[in-house]
Amino acid sequence: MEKIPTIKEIAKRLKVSTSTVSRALHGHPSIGLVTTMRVNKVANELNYERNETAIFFKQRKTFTIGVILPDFSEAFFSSALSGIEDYASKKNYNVFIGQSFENPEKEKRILETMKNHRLDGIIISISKNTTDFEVFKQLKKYNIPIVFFDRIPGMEDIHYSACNLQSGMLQAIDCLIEKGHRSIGLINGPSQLVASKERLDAFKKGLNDHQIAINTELIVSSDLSSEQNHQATQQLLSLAERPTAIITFNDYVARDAMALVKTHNLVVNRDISFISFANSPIWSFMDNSPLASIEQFPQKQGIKAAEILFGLFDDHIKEKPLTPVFHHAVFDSSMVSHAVKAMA
Amino acid sequence: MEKIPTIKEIAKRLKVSTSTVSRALHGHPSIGLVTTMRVNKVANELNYERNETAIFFKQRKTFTIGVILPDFSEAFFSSALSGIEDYASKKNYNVFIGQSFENPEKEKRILETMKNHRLDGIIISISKNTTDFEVFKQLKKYNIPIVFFDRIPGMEDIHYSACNLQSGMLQAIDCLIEKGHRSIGLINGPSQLVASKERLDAFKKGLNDHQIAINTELIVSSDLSSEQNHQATQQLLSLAERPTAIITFNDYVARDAMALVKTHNLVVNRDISFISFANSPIWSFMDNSPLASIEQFPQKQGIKAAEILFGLFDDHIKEKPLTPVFHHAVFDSSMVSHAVKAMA
DNA sequence: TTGTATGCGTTATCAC
DNA sequence: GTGATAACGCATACAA
Repeated sequence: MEKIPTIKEIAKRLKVSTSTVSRALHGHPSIGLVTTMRVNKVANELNYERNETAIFFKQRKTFTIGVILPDFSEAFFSSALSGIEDYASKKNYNVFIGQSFENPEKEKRILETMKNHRLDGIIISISKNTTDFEVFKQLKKYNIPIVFFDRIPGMEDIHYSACNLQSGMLQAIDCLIEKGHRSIGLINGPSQLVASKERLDAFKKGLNDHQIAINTELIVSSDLSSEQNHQATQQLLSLAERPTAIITFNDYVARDAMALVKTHNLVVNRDISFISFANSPIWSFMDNSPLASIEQFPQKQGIKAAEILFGLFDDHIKEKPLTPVFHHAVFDSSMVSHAVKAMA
Repeated sequence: MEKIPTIKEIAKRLKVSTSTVSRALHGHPSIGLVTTMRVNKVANELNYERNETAIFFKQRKTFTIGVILPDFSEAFFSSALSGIEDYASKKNYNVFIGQSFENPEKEKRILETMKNHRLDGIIISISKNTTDFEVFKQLKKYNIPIVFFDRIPGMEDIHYSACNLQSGMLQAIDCLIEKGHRSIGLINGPSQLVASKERLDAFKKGLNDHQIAINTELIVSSDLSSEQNHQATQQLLSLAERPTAIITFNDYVARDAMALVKTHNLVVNRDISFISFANSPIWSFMDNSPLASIEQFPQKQGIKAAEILFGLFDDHIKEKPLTPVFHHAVFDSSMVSHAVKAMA
């Protein structure tokens, strides 16, 4: 194992001081052209590479952000991560990652590690079960800015980038109404989830906007397991006034619901139309997809979170405002029709 | 902004030396119980958190690995990343990430950054276009072990975890033959890709094993664009001896091919059966999926790469063997039938 | 234009 | 048991 070259080594060989080397390497104007060139030459010969760990330590700046998401293997989060990494890398920042797997304990451990690493900032989509927000406040002490992404804690004074589910839901209902549907079902997620409440509220508003009375029988929910997805669907199918369209909590619910519908010898999107909130990027290629998906644009959301975070870094360079500003970005979800297929 | 507490601060408050504090914080046996407790108490009060950047710098160990993949938004890579992160986090290691987007220049820049950060190890799936392997050798100088994942460079003396495409291809052909197919087409990727050659070789071997003569007309290729996917499919459909089954380079090719087949009023998996190499996790839920997918188990592969890498860390602690050992893990790809659907 | 000296926070090696 | 001090690699304020 060869010894890793340092500026000391370069200085020794050139019989100059380490400060000269350091400055030359940075192209500092005060260093003579000849010296600068000689330094660079030796640096090249030795294959010198700056030791970032030393620099971080000294500069109290890591040029690294942390990204904590529940699960990278979910398409929603992985495309967000991809967007964030790309943005950060363009700003010459590095990205540290962690998966909470919806476990608040693990989430907390990751946050603490990131704090100890003195990361410059953090983007996080909190776990479904996170109720203790103390950790987030701790980060402020360490002056580590945090931007929440998609899943926002119930806290004041935070930065976030999120998605407004209402717009997509309203579009979906508009679309269904226009196609003549008057009896629209909703298969929602567990009621304790904020995400469920948002969908429900938007659903009701959508119907109200069209002066359609809300029939509570048409609103069912599931814990998102396949069993309950099937059960919930069955509930709707068993109604005297069977819905002619169903909006589902997400694609997995749609998949199960559509499968069950078929066992009743009904044709999806003819006898019963489906619209789901999007998780999977692949529907648009399929024949037996829902009529449409409500997209939440994870990549855009992620990039926006990164923008906000890097904006804070810039703020920091400028003078601090007396009253801190909190940045919020809310994207409108949007219904994307799958009617037009790749080949059609 | 409050000042971040250090061991110095603790030492000052307690009027002891920093070494005592450091030792106490680590539960060093030589420090008296009382002192240890007093130190811990003050540390808690001050909300002291160790500064990892200082420790990394001093210890010349970062407890961080780097993962470089072409694109996290691809399901294949994101599930690999998820597996790797999970494994690393269980070993109390951190994960640094980078996306090459198939760009060798960017890949090189990322590798250099990681080297400068003195990461403890790197897992990489090289870009399709990487031809210069010099960078990888450089890392050896810095004693940073590298494990290649799925996409392996043509180099000697490397560690890698990969997938053997042959096994899945043979299974697929076995399966088709058993179902009575004798005329099997292959829509392959661009010939310069190693991945294409592997598929082709396995394809030929599969047919040979069944004493089926290879009809070169049944082997077509595409640059993986939708246009060429359609063209390639059209070529097969136009043959006098039209294939009754087609194996495709990947799911996207399958999607396009299946779409085109339908425009000829042929029924997928009845008139022409499809089997594809898997990218998308969602086929298994769909009706109009290929008959089967050939799975490459990205998560398993990723975890194996991590296992190899962490094994090297352990090796390093033990004495070094005189002749270095290179670790290879090759998973067998496997055909997974989609015949049985979620509800069926 | 260059050199000297100092310090970032921590741990390790000596001392006592 | 505890303390003083050096060292890690680098950048910079200050001197010259």
